[in-house]
Amino acid sequence: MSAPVEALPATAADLRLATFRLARRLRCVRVADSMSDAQLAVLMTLRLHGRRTITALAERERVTAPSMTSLINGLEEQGLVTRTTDDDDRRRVQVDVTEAGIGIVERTMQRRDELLIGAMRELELTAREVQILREAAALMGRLAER
Amino acid sequence: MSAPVEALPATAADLRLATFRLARRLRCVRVADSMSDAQLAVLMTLRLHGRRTITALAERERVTAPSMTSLINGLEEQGLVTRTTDDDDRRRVQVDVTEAGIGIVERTMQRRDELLIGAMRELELTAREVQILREAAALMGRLAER
DNA sequence: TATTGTTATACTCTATAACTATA
DNA sequence: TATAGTTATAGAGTATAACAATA
Repeated sequence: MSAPVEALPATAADLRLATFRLARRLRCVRVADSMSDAQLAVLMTLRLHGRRTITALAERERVTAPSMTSLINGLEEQGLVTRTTDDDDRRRVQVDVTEAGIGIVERTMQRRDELLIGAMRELELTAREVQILREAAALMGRLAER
Repeated sequence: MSAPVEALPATAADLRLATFRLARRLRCVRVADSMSDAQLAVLMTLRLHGRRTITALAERERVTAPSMTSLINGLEEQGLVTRTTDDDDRRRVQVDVTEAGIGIVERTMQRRDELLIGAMRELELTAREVQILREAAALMGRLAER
């Protein structure tokens, strides 16, 4: 039982608007004002996937290698990542997230989740509405992969 | 019938991740590479709400007045907005979006919606799943207001 | 030669401070 | 005096081009 074609455009428009609004609201929530989105994204990637080279990080974040060098410089100065020359291939630089870096990521995610949980409580969402959000999140993840 | 407390944290985490992923995917879709997110947001606001002063735009986009002046300079050079001195209060500058500016906004939204519609079709979402996204969008909009 | 990363340079977006014009 | 907007200046993030070190 596929969806009726006429429902798709309206759903797309609603979902586009809501996604940007909520992302914007969540992005405001930071641990430190000095942490940019770009820096936070790198820390999150390193925390999730472990050490990565500059080139690998640049490809994942879809920026150029010089841009990633600059980003890593800033994070390194703040003690949030470390650089290590790869012994097997001395052209390569392995980047690791430090404990401090992991702390930033985890506190940021925690605060953002607290905002969402607080909002869900204030709106007194029903069990069904929470379930809708849960299922929608899974669907949105699949949509984003296309 | 309020939601069980234990479902909220997991839902918050899923929704946070999915929202950022989908927003990021959609943000990639632009009409012109030269259009930044900041410029597009201003054009969208003007298209939706009509003429606005520099100060009003700065407050809405949560940037400083000098930043908005700079943004408007760039948009004006591209012929996407016009400046008009307010006759009632000659300190004020009214900014209007041009037809070209409206075209950029509409083509961008159209392309982003096409991406979502295409993805929903490829995934062969059921009528129920489309309905879930529709309802979730409304809920996300309310969450973002908190 | 090809790859990895950095440096040099430039443009945009952001900010704060200081300024001009107007109310 | 207060407000609206601009200019001056600086810092971060982005890019391309050119370079050094290594494979």
